[in-house]
Parts: sequence; C-alpha cells; structure tokens
Amino acid sequence: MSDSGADGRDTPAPAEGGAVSARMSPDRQASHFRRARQAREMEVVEDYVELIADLIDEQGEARLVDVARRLGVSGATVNKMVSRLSEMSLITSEPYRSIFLTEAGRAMAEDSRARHHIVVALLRAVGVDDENAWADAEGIEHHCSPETLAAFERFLEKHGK
Amino acid sequence: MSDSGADGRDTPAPAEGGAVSARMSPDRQASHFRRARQAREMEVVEDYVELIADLIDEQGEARLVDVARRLGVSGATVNKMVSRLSEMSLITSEPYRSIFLTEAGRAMAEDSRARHHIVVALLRAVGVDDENAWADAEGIEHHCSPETLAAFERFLEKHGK
DNA sequence: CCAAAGATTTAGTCTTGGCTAAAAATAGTA
DNA sequence: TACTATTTTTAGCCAAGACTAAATCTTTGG
Repeated sequence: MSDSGADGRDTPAPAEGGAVSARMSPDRQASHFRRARQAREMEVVEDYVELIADLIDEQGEARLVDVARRLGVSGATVNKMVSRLSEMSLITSEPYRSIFLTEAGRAMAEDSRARHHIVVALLRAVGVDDENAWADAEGIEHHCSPETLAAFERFLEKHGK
Repeated sequence: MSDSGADGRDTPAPAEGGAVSARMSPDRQASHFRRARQAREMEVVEDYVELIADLIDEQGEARLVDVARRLGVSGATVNKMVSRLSEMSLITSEPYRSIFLTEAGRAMAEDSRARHHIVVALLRAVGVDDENAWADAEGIEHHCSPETLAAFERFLEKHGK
C-alpha cells in the first residue's frame, strides 16, 4: 500500500467526460473501492439488527420466522445469521427462544434507523417518489459516511425538511 | 410468495418515529430487501466492467495487473472474475492478453459511468465535499433505481448543476 | 539471445450468505 | 392428554469473492 503515484505510463488524454479514474490516483481509487467493499460486508448485519429492533418495538419480540418473512429469506438462513450476530455480541438468544438485542445491537439499530430516515427524507426532498425512496434507501443507507449524512441533515434543515 | 397482508398479530402502536417496518407490509419490505440483495450481486460486476472501460479509455488497454491495483485486490481475484465476466459475455479475453469489452460490456460501463457522475453531482449539490462524494458514490450508485436517477437529474437541472 | 523481472494463470483455502430437506422442540387444540 | 401444526435447529449443499503460493508465460535489458 505504498506505490503512490508514478505508474510507468504517460497518462494520455485527460478524458474529461468519461473515465472516473482519470482524475484519481490508483491508490485513492483503490481505497474508495475498499471502503465500498467494507460497507457491503456490514450491510447484511445491519439489516438483520435493524429489523430485529423493529420487530421487538412493534411486537414485543423478534421471532426467527418473522425475521425470515420480512427479509424474504429462509428460516435456516436466519438461524445461521443469528449465531453470527451472537458471536458479534449484537444479540443474545437461547435455543427455541426469541431474539434480544445487546446494548451494542440496540445502538447499531438506532444508528441504522436514523440513517435510514435521513436517506429517505433526502431522497424525497430531491424529488424521489415514496416507493422508490423506501426501496433504494434500503441499499443506499449503508454507503453513506457520517460526513455525507451530516451534509444531508444540513440540506434538509435548510430546505423545508 | 403469496401470503400477502393479514399476519395473525394485531399490529400495535404505530410507532411513528422508530421502526421502519411499522408502515409497511412484510411483503413489501421483503421485496425491498430482495431488491437490495440483487443490487449487491451486481455491484462487483459493475465495478469491474466500469473500471475496465476506464482503463481502455485512458491507457488504450486494460491489463489485469492494473485492474487489480485500482480495485485494491489480488491478481488472482481479478483473473477469476475475468472468467466470470467472459461467461457473462461482458468482456472477451485470450490467455495472457489484455481485456476487451463486448458491446454489452461497453453498454454496462456507459450506464454505470453515467450513474456514477449523476450521483457524485447530486451529492455535491446537496453539500457533500468532494472526497466523500467520490468515495460514497462508489457504493451508492449501485442502489439507485432508474426513477431515482431521473429524479436526481431533474433536481440537478433545476438547482444550478 | 537469454536471464531476470513482470504478468498471468492455476490450485487450493476461507468466509459469507443464500438454499433445501429433514429432525427435534414447542405450542395449540380437539 | 395426544395429535397436529408451527417453529427452530441441524446437516449438507452451492456460488461469490476474497486470499496466498507456486507454476507458467511474456517482455525486456544486457
């Protein structure tokens, strides 16, 4: 991770309309891709945790079968993920019992939820219709850095909200 | 995939500030998650294809080693992905030669690139700084539906651009 | 023209996040 | 209580996308 700049070739035509990488060092670009890959790794975890929090708040408990139904995956898949989330200390669960969030899990859920709402609000504020705002926010929320979220909030503050 | 609506429970407190799912049927939510999962599957493919296009445009050819460097992954990883992209008829490649895009690949790259630019422009328009706009766009671009992109363009049209 | 450097390929491993099918436990009801 | 339905768990499968190490091919400088 230290071969900055100077790559043998002569960087021809700056290509102003096209290539994204035309204005970026390989290193900087690589780090962006790494960041995106990292975000992708957390996506699924955050989705599960946020949904578990929703279920607890709505129905008083989070059952595996409900998580599966809402996520659109099989029960077996949820079960395996529950083990992982336990290992990550985001939830606790005993055999054949429903799922609870740890402090860390609850915090992650709150965070996710807040991001989700900001993203939906921003999408709506720039003219995206409801259905698409909700659907796309599900993916977008995981890729917004704190700085980007902060900018969204400032924007919403200024522009009506 | 047909157990719409009516889920045994009584849906208590609407919970207006919190749970995302509070205003959405399990089905609708599941389909949002499915959409996000699908987008996630295409992300990597699009990243590779877009980057290959960039390299071809900038340097006249896309070498495996350059793709690896810019993406921040190993050469072996790129090599395996090249096989997959070939099978998907997005690129062509002969052993030990550099990589070319098919028509479909070129089209996908153009598409990706356009989305990328729109997303960056929108982020900047709502006040995100350059570095974060570029970094976050790398992840966000893959989760914007055509409708959302169209809304972004309308917004940029109206607000300076 | 040939040896070293550089690029590509192959082989084998790992984790994640899905799936199905079937077994075991719990819950609900006649 | 016993039977049935539901839920949870287990086992085993698969593909994607990353890795390292080592083999093979190409390019290049002396």
